[in-house]
Amino acid sequence: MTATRTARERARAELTQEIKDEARRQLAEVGAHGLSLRAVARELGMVSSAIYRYFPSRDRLLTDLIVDAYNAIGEAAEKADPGADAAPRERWLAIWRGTRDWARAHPHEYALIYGSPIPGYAAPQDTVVPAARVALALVKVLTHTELREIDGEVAPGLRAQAESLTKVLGVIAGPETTVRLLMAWTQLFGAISFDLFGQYVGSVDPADEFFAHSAKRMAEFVGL
Amino acid sequence: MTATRTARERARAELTQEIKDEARRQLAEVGAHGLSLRAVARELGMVSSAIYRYFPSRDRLLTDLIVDAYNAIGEAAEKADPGADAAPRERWLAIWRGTRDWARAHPHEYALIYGSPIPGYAAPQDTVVPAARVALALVKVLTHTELREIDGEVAPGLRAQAESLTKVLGVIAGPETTVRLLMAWTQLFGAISFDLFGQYVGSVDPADEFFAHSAKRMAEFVGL
DNA sequence: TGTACATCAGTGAACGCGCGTTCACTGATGTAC
DNA sequence: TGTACATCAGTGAACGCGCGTTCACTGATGTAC
Repeated sequence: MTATRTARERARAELTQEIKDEARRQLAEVGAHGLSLRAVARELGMVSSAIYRYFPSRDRLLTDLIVDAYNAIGEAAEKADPGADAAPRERWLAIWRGTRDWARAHPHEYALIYGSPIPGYAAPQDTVVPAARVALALVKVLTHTELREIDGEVAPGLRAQAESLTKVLGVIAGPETTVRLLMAWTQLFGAISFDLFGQYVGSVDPADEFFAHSAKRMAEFVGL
Repeated sequence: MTATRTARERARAELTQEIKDEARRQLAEVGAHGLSLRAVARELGMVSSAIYRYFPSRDRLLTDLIVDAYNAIGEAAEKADPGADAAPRERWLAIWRGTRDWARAHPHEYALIYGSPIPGYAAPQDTVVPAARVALALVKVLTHTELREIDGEVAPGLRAQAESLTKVLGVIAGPETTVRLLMAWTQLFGAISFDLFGQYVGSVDPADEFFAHSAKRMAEFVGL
């Protein structure tokens, strides 16, 4: 019967979620490396081997957390975007803000995806698409928007990389603009990481105004 | 006798160094969290407890490695600088290159200092001064240099942070320029991190030309 | 609707492992007279 | 220069701990007829 069968499946889905939630909670305390299946199981009141009904290995749980984190920060960026009706400048700034806000609310999940790679752990393919969502949200602001044309010498190899990117993304922009967009993307996450990882202590800590300033300057920088 | 006493001290200094070297080697394989005193001792052919004659704890060894890494990348930046005789633009680019080259040659030591913070580990004060060396090398290029004046609205809180920074650094520059310098510094490490941590795969990987381009654009950006 | 069978969730014990740190000790190196 | 003592490096055993993963099992939930 579909109804009862769904019951079991629903229980399964719920527990899978609970395991991930608890794992995230522990991530915040002990970091990715310290994540322990046994501790997660203990906290959920189950025996450690039971976890293996839901995740075939610790690595697989980690992968799921990583994919979830990419999707969560991507969704935060997308939801922050006020949409095509708003001024492109406003959209850009809102997306920067939304991305940072998520990162500050979930520092350990952020570190999981934008911090040092976990040694011995190889990111599987599942990671690629979710990882691009924030960048795509920014790109979306630029498409169908009158951009200030920017000239600039671009080395041949870089020009080729930029042109193949514009094809994939569907942005109509010169190579210099595309490269600047990548720089802006780098700046966005560079600033968030420096903030979260404590590098601004002693200079622009708290970094709220610095971050807002950076968002504005990078908007100008890409011709927005 | 000073001579013989020095012998014992020299042996001590040498072994301390060997322990750190071996620890660095293991860092590259297993990451900061996986660093094990027992493994280090094993590799050096000594019993694990012997390490405690040289480092009072694992954390202390980690701290020393972190300080060493900051100093090493700082020194790399300083050595890359061709000095006051060269054109400021050239100096700036050389420092960017030198910093990235070191990072690429020592990715795990880089991750140790610019990656996710290690949970449960609190960076002690010893870390502050070495951590500033790369930034100071860049600042040094700007002092005694004719900078293009840049205007720009700077929010009050940020302006205050910028002004207190200029005092510490001894740069004569308006707040907008100081803030831009911080953005450039962020861009430098943001780009290195994205490169080393694999975020450019699929866009500007290899990132050599992109990095060189960024260095140039950020030089212009700060008015150099 | 009722029964026989198959699927799945969760148990509990076990395997084999490595870790940081402490401690009482031996023996070598350095110091003072 | 020679001897008595103090300092230090390194040993080896032990403490107490937690980990990921496997496996044979019990009992509950779902399926087919």
